[in-house]
Amino acid sequence: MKQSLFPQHDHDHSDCTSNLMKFADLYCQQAGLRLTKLRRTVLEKVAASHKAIGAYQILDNLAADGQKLAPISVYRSLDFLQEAGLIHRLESTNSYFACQRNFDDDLTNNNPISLNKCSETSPLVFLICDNCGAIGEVEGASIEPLIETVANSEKFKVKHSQLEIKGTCTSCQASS
Amino acid sequence: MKQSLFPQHDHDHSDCTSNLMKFADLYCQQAGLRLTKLRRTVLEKVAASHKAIGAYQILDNLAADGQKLAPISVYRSLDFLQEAGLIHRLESTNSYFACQRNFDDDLTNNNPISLNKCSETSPLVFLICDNCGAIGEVEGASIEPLIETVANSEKFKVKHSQLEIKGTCTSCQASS
DNA sequence: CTGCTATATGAAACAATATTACAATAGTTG
DNA sequence: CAACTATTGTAATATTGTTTCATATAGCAG
Repeated sequence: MKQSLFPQHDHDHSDCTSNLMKFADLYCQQAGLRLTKLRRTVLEKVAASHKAIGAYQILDNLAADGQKLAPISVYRSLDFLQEAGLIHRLESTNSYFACQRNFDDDLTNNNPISLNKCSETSPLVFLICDNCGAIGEVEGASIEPLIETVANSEKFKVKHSQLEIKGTCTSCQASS
Repeated sequence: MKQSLFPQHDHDHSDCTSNLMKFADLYCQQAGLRLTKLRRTVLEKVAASHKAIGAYQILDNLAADGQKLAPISVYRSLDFLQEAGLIHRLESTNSYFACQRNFDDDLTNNNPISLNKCSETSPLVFLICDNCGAIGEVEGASIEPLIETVANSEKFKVKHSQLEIKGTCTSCQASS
């Protein structure tokens, strides 16, 4: 059963985070990646909402928890998490959000963890609500052929692509 | 006759700039926009190559010409030019490049200037060479239906979208 | 277990990018 | 010209990200 991409503003977010963290643990274990304490904490902060969060917000957030870090520590964790495909970076706002697409099926169906679904090999497509800040990540496969067509016509060799779509999400349209 | 999106590295760029500046002058006049001396100078700097240029590069560049400005002056001009659709901003690299699409047909065919072709109403699509830095801007209309489909399925109301495709351009593939 | 090595984190300074707030000037309109 | 709006100047400051070098810790070979 398919979840809505943009959950209600008042939904119970604890399921989202716990599923995500569960997946992250399993995934890193299987992939031989080290989800250290720091990296895990940073991921928790990023996954704390469906909005994108800035590096310095994470920093402040951790400081409030008593964990005072240098910016570089956060950036290093973010780099790791992004590399692992667990989070994405919104280029237009210099901020980060958790990838939800990895585990939506897997965990509920008790499927084996499929590694790196959101890998760099297929286009990243994000719907960004400029009202509430929520991000919805969309399957990029559908635009891939189109990108290939465009690229081929210019003999351009594609390595990576990211599509950021800004507008208003369902929840915000409803509550306006 | 269609120009290549990625001209040879050693092409004569003076045609590119002079066409672009000619268009900018006509366009702003017709649209009632004031292409002031400063804005025009900034546009010349941006249009000086097919690569994207950073705000502080422009600043340094102008300083070298004897014109010492504060960052804000450059940013204000960039904002104006972007608003006018004469330049675009690469989100992934915090840099700016000139829109070539406006005048490729118009000037050569002696057509009347068509205002604001690259307006925010249709998706922006850029091919970005990570070797030489050249940018090729592509007609975004072809991906528009796809974006609409995705958005509609989530009841998301689209305002603006930008697709940044990274890879290697023709010229760089040839010379490697 | 011991030491070796690779990986990860800490700490401080700094670089790059962008904005705020307010004053001065230029251009436009009545 | 007077009043008004748009543009630019000036200075300070905010935000985002990196370099460099030192220290610690995990994983592994002997």
